[in-house]
Amino acid sequence: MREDKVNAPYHHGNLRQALLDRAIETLGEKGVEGLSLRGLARDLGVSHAAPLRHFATKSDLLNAIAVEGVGSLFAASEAADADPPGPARLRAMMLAYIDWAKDHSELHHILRNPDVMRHASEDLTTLIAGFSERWREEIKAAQDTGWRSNVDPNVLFLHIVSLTAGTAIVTTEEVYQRRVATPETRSNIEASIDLFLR
Amino acid sequence: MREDKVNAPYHHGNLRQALLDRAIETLGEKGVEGLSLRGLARDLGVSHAAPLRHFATKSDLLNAIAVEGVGSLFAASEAADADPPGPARLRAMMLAYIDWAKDHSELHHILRNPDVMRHASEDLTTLIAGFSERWREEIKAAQDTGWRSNVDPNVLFLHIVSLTAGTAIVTTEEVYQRRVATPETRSNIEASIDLFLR
DNA sequence: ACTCTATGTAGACGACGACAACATGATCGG
DNA sequence: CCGATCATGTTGTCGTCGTCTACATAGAGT
Repeated sequence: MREDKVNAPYHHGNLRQALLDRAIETLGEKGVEGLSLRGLARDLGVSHAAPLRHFATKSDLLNAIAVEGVGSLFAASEAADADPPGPARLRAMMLAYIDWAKDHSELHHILRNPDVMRHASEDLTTLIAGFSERWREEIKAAQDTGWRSNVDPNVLFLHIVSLTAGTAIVTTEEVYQRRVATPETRSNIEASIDLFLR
Repeated sequence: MREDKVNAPYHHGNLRQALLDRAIETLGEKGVEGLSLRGLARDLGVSHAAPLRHFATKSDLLNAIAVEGVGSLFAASEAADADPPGPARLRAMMLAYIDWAKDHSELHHILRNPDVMRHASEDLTTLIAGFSERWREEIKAAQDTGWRSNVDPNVLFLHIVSLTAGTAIVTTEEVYQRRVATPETRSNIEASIDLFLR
């Protein structure tokens, strides 16, 4: 029951996913304020109210995109498991986050949008909490190897999350980027991270 | 020609500033998507089109708010001049930024809103560039005192800006805050900063 | 075959951003 | 002191949007 392609399984098509995909494209082109449920319906050739069957409100749509975003970020972070627990894995996780933010800037934007997070669903906040927990555990594991074991775990957590999120934003956001980043950004990013990881 | 108060100089009142003030209040309550020119007009008892005389578009209004925000941030940063150039002043600048973000979260949100920055005016980007330049200079001055003088200035700049902006965001944003911050946040922030400044 | 439910459509309503035509009152040159 | 000019505010309008309601249609399960 899934021999052909993956699409066209229903009434008109797999509208829900089509909406999500097209929405993410549109976000990249015109931003949140340029995204409209009616516009999406138009793009996909369905009636103006069709999207409401899948996302009752625009907030719901953005929320679903954010959920997809966290999932994607989670997946990207798993590559760090190749490194052994400790500073090396933390380094890999930080770089994975920063690279992901650059490669999925639309999703990254949505996840940082106050108006989206203001209406975050229970699912979304739970996912984010899980991601956060993952970092806490890895930091603890690193400290257990002796790395910076004398530092308050809460302080270490704050520092690492701030540095990682901050680097992702600064190197991704156009306004910062124009004035902050230098051509050889990626090697500078590694150097900056290593300034802390030693 | 300016003896009395500063306000009520015209037709109905000092509408432009009233719009800005009320808009910032509304942003704190309902966010960007909850802000409307017509709503502001209603709140201030003027006709629905009156705001257009001062801000031709909603983007213009947000841009003006962002300009005011950078100005406020600039002012708050000047307190750091009390410390001598070097790591101490950098520390003061970083903490001033983070404290400002907490005390003016609406302005901080606007300055980090991709949809606002997408339409940033020449004035705004120039202001931000000036602020950025200020940091570069202070970092250079600190290095001239011998502090981390062997580190590439670009890397140092990236690191400090990322850490500062990241800390401000992580400790300000509700979603992060709920999962990242601990009760004694402010002292943890100082400890986190000092982890780098030594 | 019949029903139930998931999905899509058609139409309506109020709010909004934006524009144009018009009104009013302050300012300034004479 | 007066009339022109321009900044400011108002009324009316248009197209778009989010959202709701009533209705249509197609699969799934009995």
